Amino acid sequence: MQLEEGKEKFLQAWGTLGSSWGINRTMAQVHALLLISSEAMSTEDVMQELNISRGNANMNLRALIDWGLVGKELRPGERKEFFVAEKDMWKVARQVIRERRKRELEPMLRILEELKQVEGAQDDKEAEAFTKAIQNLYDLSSKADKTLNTMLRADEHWFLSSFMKLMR
Amino acid sequence: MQLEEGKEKFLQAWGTLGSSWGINRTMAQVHALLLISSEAMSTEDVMQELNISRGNANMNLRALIDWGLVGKELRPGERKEFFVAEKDMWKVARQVIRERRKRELEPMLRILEELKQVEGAQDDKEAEAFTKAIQNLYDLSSKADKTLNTMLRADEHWFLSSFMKLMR
DNA sequence: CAAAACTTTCAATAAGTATTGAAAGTATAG
DNA sequence: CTATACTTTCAATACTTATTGAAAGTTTTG
Repeated sequence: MQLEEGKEKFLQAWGTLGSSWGINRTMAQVHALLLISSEAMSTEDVMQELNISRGNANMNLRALIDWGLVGKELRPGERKEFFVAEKDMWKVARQVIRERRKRELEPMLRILEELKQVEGAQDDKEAEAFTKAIQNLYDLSSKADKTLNTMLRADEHWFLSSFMKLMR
Repeated sequence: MQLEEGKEKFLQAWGTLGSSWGINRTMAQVHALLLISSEAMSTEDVMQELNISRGNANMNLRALIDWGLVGKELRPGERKEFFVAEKDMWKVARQVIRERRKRELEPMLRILEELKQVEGAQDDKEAEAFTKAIQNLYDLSSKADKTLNTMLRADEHWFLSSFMKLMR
């Protein structure tokens, strides 16, 4: 397979995968583009490669920076900004986990804590089922939260070796 | 907080969380509804509780069955079908992992294997960056795949205790 | 077999999201 | 200060995805 065809396929696949994880297609494609690029790219470069508008390119680059997956690179003498993606996929995965934990898991835990307080009559089956489900979910979420937290705090080596142990 | 308010909040929260994981809001809400319900529910029950159409209810219940998160319950003498959700959240999590691995991780690995074959001139920086990124991603994905596979094959006890170890 | 009780399908449409592009904003250079 | 070289914003619009509801399909019952 030739390089151009390969790039095209990768952009496509990464975009599709992104969609099924709640990440918009274009954002995932911009990410893919930067991941496989040997050089930092300008907004114009991204616009050209993906055939998207300036506004779209700008907004998705911004979002990627927000997620901590892409960084700005300033070149002396050049006015425009260039963008580079973190290339180490372990770091990428860790960063995505870190962000999703903060954005989704933690808020969910706060809500579940509230919901554990629901009052119900003593023998109300409905109330009992609700409380039980919430408690079960809370227990799982908080275990997951603690585990992720430990993983993320530990240094890369620790993370890797634990992961290796887990897989035998 | 009263039961009704709690239910409402939970349906809302679970729906929102679903959306950010690429699961449609209604499907997540139907799941939430069954999770907290003490009894199996009919299509009509679901329609009423969530104010959705018959077609919508049917299609999302079907999708949940497809994901292995909900089962049918047939009652002797009754013609209509009733639906129950798996209530054990560990099992739910394992099932979601199992399905996503099959639906997303495995196809992605097949694509990455193809893309590792991309040909490029010896000193082509572009080609080199591409190959390196793909290889890196492949390595991570296949480690993840093996780990998940091991986790899922092992029995529940093993899974739980490994998980516990991981979190200290 | 016909009627009743359900479930499924699907074309039309509504609702939700992403994209565009031009205008406004900002920073640097001269 | 003004012109230039960018970046950001946002209302309009295009595109995608979800939902409806009535019709068609299926299964059970009498």
